[in-house]
Amino acid sequence: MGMFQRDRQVFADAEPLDDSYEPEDIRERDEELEKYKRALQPIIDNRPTSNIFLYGKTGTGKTVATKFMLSHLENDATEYDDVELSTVWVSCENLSSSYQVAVTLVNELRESKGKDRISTTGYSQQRVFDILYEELDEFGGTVVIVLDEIDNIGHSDDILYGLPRARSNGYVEDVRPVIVGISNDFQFRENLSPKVKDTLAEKEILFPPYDANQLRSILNPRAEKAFHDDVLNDDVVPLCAAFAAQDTGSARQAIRLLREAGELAQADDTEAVTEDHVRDAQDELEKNQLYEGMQELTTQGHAVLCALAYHQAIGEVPVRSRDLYQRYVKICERLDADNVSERRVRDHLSDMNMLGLISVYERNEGLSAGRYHEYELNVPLKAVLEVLLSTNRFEEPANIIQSAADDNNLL
DNA sequence: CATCCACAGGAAACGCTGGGCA
DNA sequence: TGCCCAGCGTTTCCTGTGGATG
Repeated sequence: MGMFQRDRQVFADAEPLDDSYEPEDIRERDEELEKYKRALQPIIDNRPTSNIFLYGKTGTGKTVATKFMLSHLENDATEYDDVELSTVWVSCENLSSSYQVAVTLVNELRESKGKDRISTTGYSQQRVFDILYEELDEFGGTVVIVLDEIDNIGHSDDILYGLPRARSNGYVEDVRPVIVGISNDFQFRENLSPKVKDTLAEKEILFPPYDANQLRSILNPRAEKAFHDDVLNDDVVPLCAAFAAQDTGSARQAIRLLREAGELAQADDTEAVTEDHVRDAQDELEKNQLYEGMQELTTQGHAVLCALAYHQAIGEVPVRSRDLYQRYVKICERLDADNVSERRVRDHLSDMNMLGLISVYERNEGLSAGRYHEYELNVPLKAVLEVLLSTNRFEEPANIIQSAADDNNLL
């Protein structure tokens, strides 16, 4: 008997559970797709086309729907000799300004023509916009420009002002740009400057979160392809759907849950994926998210986390920010690191709150002690120590916290 | 019922980096 | 070579907040 034997396989083909998988039909979005189709129709008719904006939280099908519509549009456009169509896709995930979006867009356009990329720094914004118009003008007909996760650019929305007006302002002559903006943030619309709002809000399509029934209907065909027959217990898909619907209404979350449940079952070398696997998967994914969040903090973030962990270990929680800051400064001294201002530490704390790592309580004791926040860890102290111990420079304080926690029986 | 505490968090500005251009 | 550009992490400055208090 060898050391390795092939496990029982629960997966037939895990691809339908991958983030990058593109299903051949899109479920539970008939109304949205119909609206989307009507909005794009003028391109085929060679009529002026409005810009389109899609709103909805992550995992509500905006990106998938757009990929789906564009591939049909490109395909069908070839049927008409007088329809000239190109598409560009820019994911703004790591782009925080109009400037960066413009540079990425230029490089995307240049790449498709085999030209060299331009540098991401050094130019003035106007210079980049001029290059962008130049590149666009070399295309004829309609160019559909997809700006995915456009809410990342925040208030820097110049590009959303410039691009839609490029033609009417005479910056481009031969090309008709159509913007498809995709945003995870409903608020983004409100925060746009007024002059941008009316041109972009021409056609809006809202993608609401999925409910449990819809998620089931999305999961079922994928589950059928991904798993071997009779491997999934009947409750597995509904439970994944229910968990995801309760939490975010995100299809992505539901699919990840299903895959993780499958992987846990696989690791167990069992013949069936059960409800318990789904519950474990839910815990596992949640844990991973927090763990990653902690690991990706900066050194300063770790120092702040370390200070809070110390207070947790000696049982002095929740801590008000003033005391926490003093502790943080001491830790920095001990580590021979620079300390940042109190204001900046408040930002770090607010980031950690966003990640779900800590809890914040607002206190107000009037004129005796005023208004302040109190903080406490929202993850097990053990997990924080694990991360700190594995992070360079933090072994020593982590060990001190560890023994303090041992003394107080807090582990 | 106005007062006032003690901080929260917005805004601006700074210093530095990496790059273009004449 | 020297000046210009945008952006990031941060500091500095300051206004806003809401309930116990007198």
